[in-house]
Amino acid sequence: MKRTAPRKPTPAAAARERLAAWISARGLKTTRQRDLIVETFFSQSGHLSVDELLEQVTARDRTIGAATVYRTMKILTEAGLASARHFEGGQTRYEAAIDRHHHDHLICTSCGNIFEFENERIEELQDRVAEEHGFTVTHHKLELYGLCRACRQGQQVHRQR
Amino acid sequence: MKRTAPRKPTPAAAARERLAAWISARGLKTTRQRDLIVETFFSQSGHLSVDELLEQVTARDRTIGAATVYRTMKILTEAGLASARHFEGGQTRYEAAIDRHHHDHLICTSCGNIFEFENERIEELQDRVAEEHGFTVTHHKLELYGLCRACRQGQQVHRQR
DNA sequence: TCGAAATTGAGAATCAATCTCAAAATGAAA
DNA sequence: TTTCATTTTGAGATTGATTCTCAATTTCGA
Repeated sequence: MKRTAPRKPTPAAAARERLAAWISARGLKTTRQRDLIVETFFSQSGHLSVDELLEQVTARDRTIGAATVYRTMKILTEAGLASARHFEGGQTRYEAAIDRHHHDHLICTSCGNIFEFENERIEELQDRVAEEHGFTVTHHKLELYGLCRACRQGQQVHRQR
Repeated sequence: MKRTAPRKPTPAAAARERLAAWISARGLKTTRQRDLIVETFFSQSGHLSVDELLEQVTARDRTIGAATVYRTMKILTEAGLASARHFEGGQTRYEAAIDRHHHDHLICTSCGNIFEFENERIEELQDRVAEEHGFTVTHHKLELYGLCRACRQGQQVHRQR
């Protein structure tokens, strides 16, 4: 009989597990809609808005309401499993936050694509600046806006939402 | 008879002048309310929300409506005389932009005070990062959130709005 | 199985910002 | 200075994202 080798859990599975622990630790309850939203969210990469997520979720279960998606993403954020980003343009976007390094963003103002980068040197300089001002930094936001390679080369790239 | 020595125009005066030029260049009109809003805005430093500005403006002329303040700040921004900043927490804040260097911000999450800093080295590193990704940066946002010296020392600082 | 407590969906409420529109103000030409 | 097309204004309606409210439903430990 074929055996499945033990393997690293998928991010979605890991998230489900950590969420379950977080939820039971504070007397909350597991629900069908919560599970579906969480699974949908972690089954993809990128920076999703609630709208986009809601669309995917209702495709699988059309009774789920927007408020529930908002509530669930808030819980995921509080549990440290997702992080909320407020880019220019209004809506909050969420990204998975499991086993991820801190990183910052490059946002293309033409196609809307979001790229990530890490730069240790910049972080150090930020800390130094803060220190010089007697500041204790809890978090920061570094976003570079402009044109990505494709858009700069004049390609008509499909505009992301 | 005492004579006033020629002096550098105040920021407010310079702004009024540049705005007048910008306005007439596109067939717009000068109005009493616009003048009052502009004068009020440039007569102080800092990062004002429309709400705060409106409050000050209506103290001088209670007939001025919120929409006019929004419209005027938009014009100032388009004319390059003010710049809009979107910090965490919702409302847009405006700062004067006449004869100012680019700078970034330190925001105290306890008292709400906003401090400014410049760091050439960070800017250079940002440009390098963007280049490595084939990005052309048009603008960026760097904000450090945390506790300022006073708040860190446990002083109960008056919470700014 | 029971029942207290949490959760849900729908729609109302909120908040900042923008839009609409009739009335008022501006300013260039006559 | 009068005229009048054009711009601007204030008030309130509207939008868009998000949160709140509440009655009905679901969950889960006893």
